[in-house]
Order: sequence, then structure tokens, then C-alpha cells
Amino acid sequence: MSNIRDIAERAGVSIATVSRYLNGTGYVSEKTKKRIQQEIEKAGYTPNALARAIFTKNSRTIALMIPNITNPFFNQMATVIEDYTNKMGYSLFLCNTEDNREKELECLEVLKSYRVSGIIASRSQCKEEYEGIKIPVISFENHISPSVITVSSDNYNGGRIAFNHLYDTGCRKILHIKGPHNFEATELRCKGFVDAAYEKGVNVDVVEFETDFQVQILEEYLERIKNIEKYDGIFVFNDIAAAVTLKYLKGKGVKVPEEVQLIGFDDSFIGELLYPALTTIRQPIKEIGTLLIELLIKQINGEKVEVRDYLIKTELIKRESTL
Amino acid sequence: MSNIRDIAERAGVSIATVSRYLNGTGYVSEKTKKRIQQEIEKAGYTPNALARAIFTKNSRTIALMIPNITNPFFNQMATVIEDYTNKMGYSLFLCNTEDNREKELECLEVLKSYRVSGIIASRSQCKEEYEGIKIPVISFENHISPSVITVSSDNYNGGRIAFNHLYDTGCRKILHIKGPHNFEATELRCKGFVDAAYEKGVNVDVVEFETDFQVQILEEYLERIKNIEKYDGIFVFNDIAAAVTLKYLKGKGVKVPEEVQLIGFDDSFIGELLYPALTTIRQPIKEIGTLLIELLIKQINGEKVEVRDYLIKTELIKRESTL
DNA sequence: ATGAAAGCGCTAACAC
DNA sequence: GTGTTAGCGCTTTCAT
Repeated sequence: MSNIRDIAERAGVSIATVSRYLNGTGYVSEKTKKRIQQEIEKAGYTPNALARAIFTKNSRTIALMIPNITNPFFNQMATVIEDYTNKMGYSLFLCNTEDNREKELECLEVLKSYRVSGIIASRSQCKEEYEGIKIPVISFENHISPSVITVSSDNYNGGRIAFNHLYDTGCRKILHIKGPHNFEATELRCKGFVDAAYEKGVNVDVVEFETDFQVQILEEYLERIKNIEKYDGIFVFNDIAAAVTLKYLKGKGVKVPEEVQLIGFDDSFIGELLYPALTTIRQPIKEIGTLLIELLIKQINGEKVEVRDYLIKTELIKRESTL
Repeated sequence: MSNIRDIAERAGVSIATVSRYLNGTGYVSEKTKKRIQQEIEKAGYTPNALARAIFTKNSRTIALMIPNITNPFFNQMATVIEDYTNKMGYSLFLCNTEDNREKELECLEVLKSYRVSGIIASRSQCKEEYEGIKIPVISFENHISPSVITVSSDNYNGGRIAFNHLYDTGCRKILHIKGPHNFEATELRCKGFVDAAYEKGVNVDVVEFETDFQVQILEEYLERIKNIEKYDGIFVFNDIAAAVTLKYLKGKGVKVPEEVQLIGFDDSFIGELLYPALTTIRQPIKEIGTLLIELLIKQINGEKVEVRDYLIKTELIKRESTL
């Protein structure tokens, strides 16, 4: 691969001039511009972003750490983020953490070594490990440390909305299938749900699942619930798990929503594909992704941002799995 | 962020020694090792991979270009690739091309500037643009140029298998919902299907959809098919479109598989979630992802690889949407 | 076993 | 307008 020196030589100018041309900084006469451009094309030259980054101290890369890109919620978020990242002239590193502390830490080391301009951590399993780091970080869902901004949906209120919807449609024997306990989001969804139930004087059963989207494992957990058909309303912590639950109920000959009403969480595209289509609590993925990247880039640019929790509103998406 | 010089100074050695220590190349006495390690930890120093890359001419990064990470097939593939990439000590850049030539070209420029070690292009909409490039490239599905290896499933045979399955279960009024024409894969699936039908003396109808996974648009296309219920067997070009078709049929009160049998393609996780569970043609995602990255890394390492088409076997996954 | 110094590809301050 | 040069953080010969 040719370098700036080659181009300069062939164009009969100094490397400074080529650099100026490349960056549009400083004066370069039209004639030399032409010559330089010609040589660049002839040589198929692309400036080395690594060398540039080393000098400017800005690699123009952003890292997205997510539990798993296969999870529809996260891959929809990734799409929004990747798009915005590109539009801002940055490139995206992808890291699947598998909700695993060790993996997350390994990623973090690598990302540091690449001097990424910023990091979006989601559902982080770490805390102080992000302390010394001199790279702007923003967190989705789980809190990392007081100095790191956390963005999340209003999961607590989402839980409340879910309960009230089931209650309003007549459910009184209610089950909540709760997600893993190391996810702040699922804890809050559960708490909101239970609190709202308490206020109505209704008792709800809660069972905890230890995976958020592995179909087979979800099925195994479902089988452990005795007499699931005795409930008339079920709130599941995410859409995938709700989809599996729906299938499980249908397999048992239980009619949804006539006999059991079902409500999910996320509003990932999967809900629309189901029959009956899934009622769910929507997390506005696009807004979340956009806010994350906006706040991160502001930090990268040294702009002041308020360090606090940013809560995005959740809302009911009423479809066919509830009455 | 501190650099190798800082560490050297504080440890009272030269930068060469620190470098040797860092890379495990050349002799460093146990004592100095200790001292250096101490200073590294005290300073929270991480070697700059960019500077290293500029010298070694290997950034240890791999780029994955895919149409869209939201597509279950591609995000499952991405998971496999990300994992393997990390295991080999590389990091992954993610680029969504949206099946858009311009976007793909823009990505390509950026990736060149970052001097990525290798590129995995999927369903590329480009050809010669990859010519001059001095970076190892491997392609999934669409062919780029004679010098670039293409890996894909045996789509043609997959189409044949799909037809023969429908035929064997008694279907004679058969429809194929075909994917966009700029995807080599969907063309081959169609050809295999139609060829197999021809051999049995059966005529099949074919309609082409111009999106591969946008639910709303898929629904619109479905509505344009008149009397879809007149068919007794439908082969859909991928699982998502099959899921939407299933839902559409159910909405019309058509019983699957009793009245219409349905078969998809991909074996993405969505098929299991449906009710009835979707019969499909499996593309072994893990094998594909692994082969792609293996062949790419071999090229990166300068090992000889046979430049030819690599075809991965497809197979029938019989579930409940067919008899 | 360790250090000095050249060089990787680039930017930018400064001189002309 | 353009060139010279120092320096970004690193690796690696070649001395010692």
C-alpha cells in the first residue's frame, strides 16, 4: 500500500501539501490539487486512518458492547447505532459480551488498546473496572458508576402498565415470568408489576427465568411451571420469552387470549409475526439508540452533558394476545 | 493516556526493553520484568494497538459487511463470526450495507483507511470495486470476482429438496415466493425448486418479493397474491417471509398444514417459535461462519487457499408446517 | 540483558 | 502556496 510520501513524490510536491489537500486545511493551488488527486487515483491510495488517529488522538471508532447480537432487541438497537455512528463519520466495533463479566473485561482491554473514541456498554456486569479508563463511556440499562451516564427505558413504569392492562381486561390470577436477576431492567419490570398489583390488592405469582432468549432453555423453564393454565394473565419479561410462552400455551391447547392473556416486553419485530400478534410494552428502540450515541458523541467532543439517568418512556402496544 | 516512553522512564529502562517485555520478544531479566509490570499497572497503561498496527502492517481487525444485522440469519452468522474473530485475537468492525451498492462502497473506503486485516463481504452488490484492494476478502453468497472466494449454502439443492418434500407430501398446486433478484441465493433456490418441479411434470407459480425481511412490506406483497388459498403447498425464500406468510394464511382462516403446507429457508431461530413450527431448509450457519473466517484468516496469514466456490450442504428440517 | 536510533504514515507549527 | 521538520507511540535492527 502506498503512502503519503509516494503520492507527494509522484506529484512533485511535499508531503505537507498532500496532507493539506487531504484534510482540506490550508491553501493548495488548483493545479497541484489536480496533480495530487490524479496520483492518488493512479496509485489507489487511501490515507491511513491509523496513523492519523495516532496523531489526532481520535480514532473515530465507537465500540458497541452488547450481550448478544442475536437478541432482536439488541440487534435492532445495533442497527440504529451503526447507522448513526456512520453518519457521524465514525466506525463501529462490535463486541458480544454474553452477559459475562470476564468477556466484557477482555473486550474492554482490547478496546482500550485500539483507543476507541467512545464505548457504549449495555447491561454491563462491571463497575469500577470502568473507572480509570480515559475513554467516554455510556451505559444502557445497568448502572456502572456514578460518573457514567445510564440510559434505559422506564422499566418500572412498563411493569405497572403491563399489570394495569391485564387487570383492566379482567385478569385476577396473574403470573409474571421474570428475567434474570443480574439485569436491572428485569428487576424493575418485576417491581413495577408487583407494586401495581399490590395497589389493586391482587396477588401475583413470580417465577424467574435465567436466560433471556435461548429458546430451548426457555422451554425447559416453562415446563417447570405447574398448571400454567390456571392463570388468566401472564406478563413475560421480553418478547422472545413471550413468544415461547405463547407457543407453549398453544401446544397445551390453551386459547390465547380467551383463556389466558399474554403480554410481552420490548416490542421487537417478533411480536407482529406471532398469531395472535403479541400485546407488549414498547421500548422505543430508535430513541434509545439515538440518545445513547448522541450523548456519547457529545462527550467525545468535550461538550457538557448532564450526568444523570436518562429514562425513556415505555408504552402499551395493544395487539391480539390480550382482550 | 501514558505511553511506552512514560513506562520506560518510570521503570528506569529504555523503551526498547519495555517493548520487548510487552511482546515477549528478546531477553528481559526477571527483575526488570517485575519493575516494568509494576509501572504498567500503576499507570494503567495499555499499549497502543494503532501504533503497533502501523508498524507491523497488521491491524488485527476484521470487517463484517452484511446487509442488515436485524435479519436473523445474518445476526446468527455475525455471532459465530464475532466469536471466532475474538478467539483468533482479532476485533470486528460491523457494517450494514442494506444491500445498497453505494453504502457498501462507502464502507469499503473506510475499511481500507483503517487497514483492516480482512473483509467478509456478504451478498455484495459490487464487483471490480474489490479488485485493486490489497486486503484479503471473502464473499458470502454473491460472487464478487474470480479472485475472491465465495462461500454459500447449496441453495440450488435446497430448492430441490423443498420441492421434493412438498411433492412427496402430496402437493400439486404449488407456489414459490421468491426473494429479490439481486441475491444469487434466492435465484438458485428458485431454480432448484422449478427444475425439480419440471422433472416431476408439475407446474409451479412464482411470485417475486422485493424485500427479504421487512415485515410490513412482505405483508403488502402477500396481499397482492390473488387466491393464495388455492395452493396446497408454498415454498418461501426465507424464514421471516415464511413466518409472515404463515400469519397471513392463519388470518385468512387457512389451516396450515392441513389445507396449505408451508416451507421456509434458513432455519433461523424464528421457525421454532411459530405455531405450527416451521418446516424449513437448513443452512448450517455455524459451519458457514466458521468456514468464512477460517478461509479469511488463512489468507491473512499468507497461507495457500484454493480459490473456488465453497458450497455448504443444505438439508430439510421437517417440523409442523408440512405433513 | 539493554539502549540508541531509524522508521512506520501521518499532522501541524513554522519558515519562506 | 509550499516545504522542512518535529513528533505521535510503537517495533526492531544493531551495537554494546
